[in-house]
Amino acid sequence: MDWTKKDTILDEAAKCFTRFGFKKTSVDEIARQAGVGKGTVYLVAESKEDLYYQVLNREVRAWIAQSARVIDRRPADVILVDLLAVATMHLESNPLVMDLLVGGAQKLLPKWRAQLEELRTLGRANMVELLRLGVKQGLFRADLNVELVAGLLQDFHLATYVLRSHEGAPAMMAERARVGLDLVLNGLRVRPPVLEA
Amino acid sequence: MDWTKKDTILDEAAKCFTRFGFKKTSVDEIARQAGVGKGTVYLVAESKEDLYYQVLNREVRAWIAQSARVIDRRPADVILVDLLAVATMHLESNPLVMDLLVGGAQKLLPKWRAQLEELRTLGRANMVELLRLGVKQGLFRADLNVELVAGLLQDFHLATYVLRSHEGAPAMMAERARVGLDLVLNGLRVRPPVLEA
Amino acid sequence: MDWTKKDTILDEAAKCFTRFGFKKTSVDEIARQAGVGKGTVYLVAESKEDLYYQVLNREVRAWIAQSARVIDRRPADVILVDLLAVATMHLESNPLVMDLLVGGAQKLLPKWRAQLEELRTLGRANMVELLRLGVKQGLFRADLNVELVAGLLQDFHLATYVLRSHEGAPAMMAERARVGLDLVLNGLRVRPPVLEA
Amino acid sequence: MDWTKKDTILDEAAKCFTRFGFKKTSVDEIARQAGVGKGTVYLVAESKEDLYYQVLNREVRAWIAQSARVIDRRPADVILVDLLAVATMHLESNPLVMDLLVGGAQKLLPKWRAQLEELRTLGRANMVELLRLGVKQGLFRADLNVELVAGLLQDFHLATYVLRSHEGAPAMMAERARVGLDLVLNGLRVRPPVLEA
DNA sequence: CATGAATGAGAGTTCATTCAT
DNA sequence: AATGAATGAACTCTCATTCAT
Repeated sequence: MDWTKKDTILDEAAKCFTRFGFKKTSVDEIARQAGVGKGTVYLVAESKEDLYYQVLNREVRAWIAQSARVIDRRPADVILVDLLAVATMHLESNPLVMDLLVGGAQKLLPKWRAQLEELRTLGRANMVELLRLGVKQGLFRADLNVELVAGLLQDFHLATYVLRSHEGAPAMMAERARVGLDLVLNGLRVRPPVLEA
Repeated sequence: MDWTKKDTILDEAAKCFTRFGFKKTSVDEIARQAGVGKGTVYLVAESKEDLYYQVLNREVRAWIAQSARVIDRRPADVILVDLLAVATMHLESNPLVMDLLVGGAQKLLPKWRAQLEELRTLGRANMVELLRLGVKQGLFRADLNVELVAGLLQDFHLATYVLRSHEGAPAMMAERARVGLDLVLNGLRVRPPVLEA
Repeated sequence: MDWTKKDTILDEAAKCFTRFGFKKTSVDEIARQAGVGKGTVYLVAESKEDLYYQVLNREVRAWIAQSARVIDRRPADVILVDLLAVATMHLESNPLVMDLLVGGAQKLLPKWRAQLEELRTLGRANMVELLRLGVKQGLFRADLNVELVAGLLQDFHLATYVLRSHEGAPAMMAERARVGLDLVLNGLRVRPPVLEA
Repeated sequence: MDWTKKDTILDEAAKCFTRFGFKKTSVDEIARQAGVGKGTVYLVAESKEDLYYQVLNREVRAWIAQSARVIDRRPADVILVDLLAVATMHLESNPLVMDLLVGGAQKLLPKWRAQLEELRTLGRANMVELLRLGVKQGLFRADLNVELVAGLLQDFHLATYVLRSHEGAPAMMAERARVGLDLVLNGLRVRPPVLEA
């Protein structure tokens, strides 16, 4: 199987799944868009579900690769703002990853629970690394349960930025984003010795 | 149409939709589970989509009815804790309502956008009422945009309590809940006059 | 069973069958139009097919009753023109009878062949009577096989006036009618002693 | 799609439609008779209606092809007799074409009006050509509106030969045919200069 | 008599998957 | 390796008919 051909198929599959959803996307359509025979699709994936998983896998990895590029030697709280911004942009154009994080994919492919869980963990990897960095820099509380907090942040992020992105005026959404981010950052920082003395 | 029979059908439909999802549930299966003929299901609902909507409608109304019972004359911030707890319990056993709030139902029934939006609004009604109460009691900031904040709280709530409720140990989930609630309450309260002296 | 009610049901059945055809008319619709319960329809007729037959029966009898009124003591060839005119008008507003004569009903109700044949014979009765009258009056050839010619006339009539009544401009249809009638009448008349003098 | 297989499917569809009518023929039955899977039928036609149209198309074209063979350099009135005879034979074994010409197909497939009209025009093509030939040969009146008269002849023909072909003894039918043809031919011919001397 | 809720066989259509080429 | 014709199970929805009330 040619590398290019496999990529083309997965690309077109991703487009179709994104546009029409899993059920309403037919293997026929994917094959037609990719310019290959229907049988060829089955050389790439053993089933339509497998195909969906492979697409998801690719998209998650692309997502974390892109996100990883904003992690550098700057202060972790500064990076965090960037990371969330990049993640948001990516999610907005990748509803499939969104679906994975929000649980939609789970309902669709109940038999792939373990693999999907793995992908979700992968999606948190950058956040985990960043939190560790922040702790090492003395910016974040040393007692953070980084795995747990990474998940919380991801979910807050989903809730604040993306979950309702289709409703309401842009201005209202911006307000949501501002408030949400504020809450999140305040919860993370090392508490300055509160006055007192 | 007998009340009992209609209820039975909707009950069984709810079970099937919950277990297998919308697409993988067949009308045949629902009829069999309800112990009626296939045609009888179509006396209750005009289409499978209508059936799904009716199930959702019932569940959302049951949810808000149950939630409404915790709203009394206590302080709003105290009630809020109860409200979120009750809502959480209900959502955990009603993935369909969960799906509605998280957007999954929208993808499934694009033609029912208006009705689904109405249901979501309904689902926020208690929260809106509670926020107004809190403002009146002088506990919450008077400048709150109650509609918007109710939505934000609902989404935070989903994110913190429910979105990942299937993963992790109970202890971890409890920790998530504690942290999330803390964040949320701190954002709502009237700020005590800082520093003063 | 009340006479009026039965009539109402058959009337409404006739309207429905005319508008939508046999297959696309549902017993439900007929019952609704007649303002009775569905079960009541089954007190009038044993099946939907039976219902169709009864409707046809009534319409054919109404048709011949109306046609019979033009037969009087005038010359048979004069009456014939009237008879065809009346028949045409009736057929144009009674597609069901039309269907019976043209054979559509046969395909629909293969098991009712004998009864339908009887109805068709009934539909020719006036023509037969008129031809006999014409012969007696010395206007039509004495050697006419009246049964056969009545059938031929009826079919010519269908062909000329009605079969294609939905196509073409009115002017063209009128021309068809004129030519057709001319042919028919010339074929019937006693041949005047040709030339001779 | 194999030629043979497509032909087989259309052949069997034609048989089924002929035997049971459009509505009472199921796609399942056609597939079974043709010895293919149900899905294969949908590779040949996009819908059951499309299938019916294709069957009709084939039959009409076969009909005109066969009829066209009798048109040669003989006098047009002689050919006409042959043409009608051939057409009759074909129609008697092809009730579907019969249905098309008599209007039954129209009721069945209201959405295919244009295509059916085209087929009917096709079915008249030979007659039109023959009338033109007759005019050119000086046998038929020069002022004939060939299109209109072709339609009239076709309808007369249907009425005389075919419409009632299922009733009555063969002898009676033959008599019908003889009389009808006589009428028709007499209407077409150039009138001999009457009396002249 | 009259009703209409209930039925379930049967319809047309789709599409993931297979396999001979 | 690559194809796409062929498949048939599974789907939603209709409606003539029945029968308990």
